[in-house]
Amino acid sequence: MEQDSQKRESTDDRRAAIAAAARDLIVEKGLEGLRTRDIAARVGINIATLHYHVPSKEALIALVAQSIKDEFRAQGLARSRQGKTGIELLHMEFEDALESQEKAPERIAVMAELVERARRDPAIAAIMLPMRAHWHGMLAEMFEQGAADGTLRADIDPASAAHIFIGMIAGTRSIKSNREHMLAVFSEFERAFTARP
Amino acid sequence: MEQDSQKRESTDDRRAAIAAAARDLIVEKGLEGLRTRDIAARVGINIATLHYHVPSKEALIALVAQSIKDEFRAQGLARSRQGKTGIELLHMEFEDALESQEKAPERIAVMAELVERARRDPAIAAIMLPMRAHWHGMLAEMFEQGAADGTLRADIDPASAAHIFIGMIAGTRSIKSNREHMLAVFSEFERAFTARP
DNA sequence: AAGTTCATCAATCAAGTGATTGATTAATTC
DNA sequence: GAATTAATCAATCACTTGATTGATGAACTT
Repeated sequence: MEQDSQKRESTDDRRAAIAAAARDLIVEKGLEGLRTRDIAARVGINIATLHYHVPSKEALIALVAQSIKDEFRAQGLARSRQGKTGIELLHMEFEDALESQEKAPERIAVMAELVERARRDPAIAAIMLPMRAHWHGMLAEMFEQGAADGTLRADIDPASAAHIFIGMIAGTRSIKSNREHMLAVFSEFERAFTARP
Repeated sequence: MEQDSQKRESTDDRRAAIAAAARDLIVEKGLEGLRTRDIAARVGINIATLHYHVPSKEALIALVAQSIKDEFRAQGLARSRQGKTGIELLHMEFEDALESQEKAPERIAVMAELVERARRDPAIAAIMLPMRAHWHGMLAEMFEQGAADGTLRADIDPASAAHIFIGMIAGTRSIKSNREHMLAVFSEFERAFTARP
């Protein structure tokens, strides 16, 4: 049962609220414009209370990174990849990307900022790089599967195709990214990588 | 003739030196870690002198953006696109990308940061977005040309293919980006978009 | 009920951080 | 060569920002 009117929140709830507020603010101001005071204000707590739940700004950013990673993991596990052909798996990836863009559009934006930051911050790198590597690996397997089952081009280099796919997804975030535009780009990608007679 | 030992530099030279130092520091520390004092120290001048040549940090970042834009423009004009087939133009783009990666690897990194920043800073957006739009337009023309002359797939959607190309280039910057890796990705892109019998 | 822990905040600190001021010296102009 | 302009710096301001301190009341434990 929910206790909406309780005055004290549990640390877990507070940390979740802090992470959510931080993510919104990263989208608005970027990582370089992220301020602990702003986060506390958005959650509705004092700065000292924020530091009580999250000891440092570094830990705060790591918390955000972890929350992103957890959500991607959850999305990856939500659908079974078992017994699917390469082209079916590719379509599932398209659906995942569209869903992310519509239900949590800030997630991709925040991830992009964190990946950028990972190049200088080992703590963030430790969270984000394995995540990206895992995604890349899953995609490469998908392309390999498709080449083997005849639904994708036989001469595919799985690792390179995965690289191009990730670039495409990262690119959809920038500038314009409505549904129609994404669908057109996905169609082109499909024409480029599926087997043709 | 060069005057290496002169004590006073012209504003043009100083601004160029400031832009170069700022770019190096952006690569090292990111835009969020960029400090005017650090730039001044790297150039070897006082902070006040830096502000004499570049009035504000905002103007400084705009200067960096402009320097990037100018270099891209110069690279674009360096080779004639006239009378080339689609596939030849594509190969020229690959060469440009490789050259950028080898001769000015920080340029792409800085551009990525500025594109990110452009989403919140109208002054940067005014410089970066037209640049990106121009590149996208040139690429789309290239794919259209290739579809027409039969060297690229006939069913290409030029705008979407250009989007995928840009994503691929932006992606090569992240994580590992040695020459062999880039060549493998380019080969895959070529297989995906060239006409096949 | 007393003691302990949890969660919170007002006030403050110390280290930055972009920018300015006022003065100084080299170069240019007339 | 005197006046003016360009380029430079030491010192400092006003403000920001992550973090800490010490205190307070609520919730739990015994």
